[in-house]
Amino acid sequence: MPNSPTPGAPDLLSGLNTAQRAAVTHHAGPLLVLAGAGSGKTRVVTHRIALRLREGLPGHHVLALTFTNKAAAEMRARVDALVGGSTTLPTVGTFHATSARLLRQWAPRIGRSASFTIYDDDDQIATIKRVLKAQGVGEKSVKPSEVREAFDRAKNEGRLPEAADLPPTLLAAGGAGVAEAYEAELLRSNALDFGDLILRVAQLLEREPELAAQLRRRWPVVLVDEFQDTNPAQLRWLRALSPPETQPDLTVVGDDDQAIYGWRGADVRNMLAFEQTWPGACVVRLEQNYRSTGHILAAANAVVAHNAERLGKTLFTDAGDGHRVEVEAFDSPRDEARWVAGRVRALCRDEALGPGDFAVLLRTAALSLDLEEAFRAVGVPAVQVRGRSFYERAEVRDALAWLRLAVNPHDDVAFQRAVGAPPRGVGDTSLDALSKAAAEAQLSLYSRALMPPTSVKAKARSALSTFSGLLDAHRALASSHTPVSQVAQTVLAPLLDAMRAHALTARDRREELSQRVENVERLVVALREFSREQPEASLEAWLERVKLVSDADAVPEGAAVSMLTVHAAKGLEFPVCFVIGFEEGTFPHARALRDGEAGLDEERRLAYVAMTRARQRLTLSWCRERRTFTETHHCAPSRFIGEVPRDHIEARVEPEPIRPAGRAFGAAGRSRGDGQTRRSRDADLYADPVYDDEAGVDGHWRVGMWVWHGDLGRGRVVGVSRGVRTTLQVEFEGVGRRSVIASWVSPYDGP
DNA sequence: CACACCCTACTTTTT
DNA sequence: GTAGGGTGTG
Repeated sequence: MPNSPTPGAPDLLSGLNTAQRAAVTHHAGPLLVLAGAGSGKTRVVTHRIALRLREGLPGHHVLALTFTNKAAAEMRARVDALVGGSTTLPTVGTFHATSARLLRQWAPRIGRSASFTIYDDDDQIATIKRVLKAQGVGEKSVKPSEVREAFDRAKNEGRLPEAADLPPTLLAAGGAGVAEAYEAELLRSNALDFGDLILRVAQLLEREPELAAQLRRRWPVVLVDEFQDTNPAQLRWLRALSPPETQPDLTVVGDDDQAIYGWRGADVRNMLAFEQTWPGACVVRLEQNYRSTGHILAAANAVVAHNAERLGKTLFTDAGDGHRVEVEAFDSPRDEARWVAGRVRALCRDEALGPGDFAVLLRTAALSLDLEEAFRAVGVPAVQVRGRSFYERAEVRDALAWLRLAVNPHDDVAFQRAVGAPPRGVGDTSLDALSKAAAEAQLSLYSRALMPPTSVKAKARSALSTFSGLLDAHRALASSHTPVSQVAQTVLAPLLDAMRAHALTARDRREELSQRVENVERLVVALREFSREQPEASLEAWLERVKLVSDADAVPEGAAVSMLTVHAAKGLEFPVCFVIGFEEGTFPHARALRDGEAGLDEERRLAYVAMTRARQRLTLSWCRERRTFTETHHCAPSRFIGEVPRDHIEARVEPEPIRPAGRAFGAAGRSRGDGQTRRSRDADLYADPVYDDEAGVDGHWRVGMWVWHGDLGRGRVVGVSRGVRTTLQVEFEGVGRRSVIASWVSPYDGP
């Protein structure tokens, strides 16, 4: 982040430009800050909060809403750095996390208990599948994911899913009652889906004025980051909290050119119409960019200028022209990946840059496949900032299901999952019968399993009774004062024992099965870590965090190249960025183009976001051919490349034809007309100087100690290097040697 | 009812 | 290439 404030700086206004200052000091009524990319938006928000607190406003009267956990964490840290200790801290959180917290207090009003479960996409799909089955709608005639999207869309738009525009295929198959049945299912399961979290708060605040009034007294000052990404339900939420007629102290910050979540129900019109919705609002534009050099900024501006519906602003910089934008073409993704990896290595050597200064931006996560291999081949550390992969593994979900049931036994999705993990003689047949009986009696699977219907066979009934007994014991344990990690250990013991036994008996898949056991063990360790950090927190709190926080929320800092999707890169910046896969069909993505002009505009904003991540160097690359799963497509360069004026582009040079495999590096050949292939220079000269294997000591890190990493598992430190950030080289079990940021691992008692 | 094996359909972005 | 569904066997 640019412009880091000096901790404890007495003057919150010094170093701000005129517009920033106006935004920080604005006092009366609603404020819209149009903040271009890299214009110091976070600085404005944090200074604005800090100024209020210094004026005597207690921190707990401030609510700051963000879109991602990453942004929330950063804002919290920066406000704390400005005012730390002098007052109570503001409430900073995502819309979803804040809503969840409120709804736990208000749970009875919506037919839930405080320990309700949050259903994510997969849980929604599982529920929908069961509902479809119960309604006799074949899964072949309707895709459950389409139904899910329809429900989501309805909730994002502030409608109940009963009013969802269901897919025509579903209606044709006679599934009109699906929405109602889905809602009933969630109610019985004591669960809420993501969309519910927002919509229910909005509805409660609208319907119960005293609740809204109470909340307004608690949070008279409200700030919203990334306002362009809010959906209609979130707007209702805000209107109820900060009614326009009261001229509330509401600050929203955003950039219509960076609206990239339309597909998830976000509506830029919230931003375009802010002045109509909150009459009398003041508008401040931040147009000076402190991030990128001139050519990069001009190129990005030129691309986004092709969009029609914009509030319109043009960013400028006084940082000088800098490097031109480089455009490279390749014959294949492999060549592209190798070239990028080689280029990173060369720049590390020539320009005093470290791997952490680089990012490779991807339109879709799958584009990273060739890159990983290429970076490995040249020995440059690179990590993909991925989504929720760890928590999506089957065995991890099984374990989570058991933990969820210990908190909320009525969670049907978890019940269905846990009853079959490990297998206990309750298969599809019994589960279908139980499910049907439960639906008829308006009971959760758990409740119905206590008195199983005769349609369930005797063997399965006894298995169900054993299972229910376990759940009862777990719940009793979870609601006692037993430490959460101990609860988890007990709850997961039967699953782990069964998995271990299975792993021992399996001949061919032993490796794989013990890996799964380890994953579940990792989950327990992660929970232990969590309860060490927050001794007061409940199992429920941890489960909520698992739902609402993704791996992508980890700030990709430090000593590795970041590979990340453009969506995940939003809000971040890197000295050097490569945007790969700039082809028609990939970026803009073919699926988005099907949505017509609006789809294309959003892709263009995505390109704008990607390009404006770069501070000093930006490379756009495309491939003449790209393989999807089976076939190879011939590709044309992205139209967005053509939208960059030539003056800002480094002369394009056609790469050499592909050389036969085996020549390892540099198949992409020369990039400049200097006649020197990358291979000959890079391979020989680059000696990895970034890490030393010296037995260094930094804080409590030392060579030989065991550490734990959330993703990579258990490993032994083999090197410590100090720099701006401490980096450890760790030999991870089953993973190999990796460089990691010290703050990402924790000490771990030996095996 | 569980498991192994085969086949297919699939990849946009994620709170 | 692979995950998840469908089918057949023990």
